[in-house]
Amino acid sequence: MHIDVNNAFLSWFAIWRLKNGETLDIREIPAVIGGDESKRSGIVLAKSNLAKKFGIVTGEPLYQARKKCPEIKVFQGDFKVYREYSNKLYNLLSEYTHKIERFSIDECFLDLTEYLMNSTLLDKAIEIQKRVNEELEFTVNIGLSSNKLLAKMASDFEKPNKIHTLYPNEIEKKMWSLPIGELFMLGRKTIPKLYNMHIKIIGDLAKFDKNELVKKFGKHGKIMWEYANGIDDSEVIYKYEPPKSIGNSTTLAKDVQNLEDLNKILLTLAEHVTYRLRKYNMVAGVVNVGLRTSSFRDFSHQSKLDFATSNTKEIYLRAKELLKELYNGESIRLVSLKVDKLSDKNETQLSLFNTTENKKQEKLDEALDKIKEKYGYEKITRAGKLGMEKNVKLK
DNA sequence: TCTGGGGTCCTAGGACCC
DNA sequence: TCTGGGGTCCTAGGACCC
Repeated sequence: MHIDVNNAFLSWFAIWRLKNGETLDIREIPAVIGGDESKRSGIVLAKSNLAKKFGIVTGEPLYQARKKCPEIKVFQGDFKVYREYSNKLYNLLSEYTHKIERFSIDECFLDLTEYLMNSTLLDKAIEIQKRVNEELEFTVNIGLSSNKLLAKMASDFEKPNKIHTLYPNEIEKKMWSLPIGELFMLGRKTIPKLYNMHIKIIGDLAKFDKNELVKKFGKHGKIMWEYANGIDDSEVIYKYEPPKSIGNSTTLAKDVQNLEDLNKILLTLAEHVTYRLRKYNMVAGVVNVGLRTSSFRDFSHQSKLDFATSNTKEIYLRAKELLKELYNGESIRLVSLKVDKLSDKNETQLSLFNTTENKKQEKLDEALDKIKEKYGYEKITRAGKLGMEKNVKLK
């Protein structure tokens, strides 16, 4: 079973508003949840069904959405609210099975094979949908099948508040007639290439020679052919999986064109990334710095650390080196910092030279983390980045 | 006031080893 | 007789997802 919240960010924000005294239900008007245009993050994150009728799509700039519908109302939403409703859904679903995979903030897979016969899967779906409607006050689409891919494709059929099945014997009738862009894992780069090969609907792809696809697209070719044929043997991942990488990036309110300012932004990012890393009790083996120019070209450099660490200063210093070799004086729109090759701190060989300096740095991180937890993340920071905060926004 | 932010996975090429 | 064949590790870039 795949469960997908309809217009998740917008629905959840609508309910939260109503609960907090607002009278207008933004699900009933042309409305979108969007970023902040003054911070140059003005894109559509979610849309109401009425906004959808104007042709507004997720990911497009707000100014473009306004062209399609001048009376559109834009709300900024609140990530904490999304997290809260996402958890409510998860808790409700947990009453049915512990085999739940949180695929994203608004999507879950449930493995119910051990809990019921196929004949009653639909009954379970009907019950879950009804309970979500009544107890949580939003709607979901539910897809049912014998594997994750087909269940996910099914939940994407007609919306909102619908239950669909897509069993193997229904693939030809329900899936093969859809345009290839509807198939999971076919994105904007691959679709035009397939079109050039006269592959336009999923059925075309399913009947195409598999070996030729592998020759042209490698591993991705194999996957797209299997998906088009409804083949997927992946498991529902319900056990805790630690993150493989942690990163933060920020689009700057204004382009920046000097290294000193970029360094300060990097320090802000380093504090945040390593703070999150330490909360997982993990250490990182690789540091990666990325830049996006004002002309939307992306560059990145990464390098391996001699010893895995979660120390803010160590990671910042390495990031600074990477930035220095990366930066060529262009005007920069976005800065990102990512740590990779993560491992559990208790199971990792840390620096052999556990110097006084290292110990001092670790104590400093611990102390700052405690203050942040007790009084709020913003209450303490490093002097090195003063004067730049207004250009950098982090949650 | 034009185009977010957080991720995972794959590929290609180069360095280096025997 | 100019330069094999196998492998690992590292980095840069890109595709895709929500």
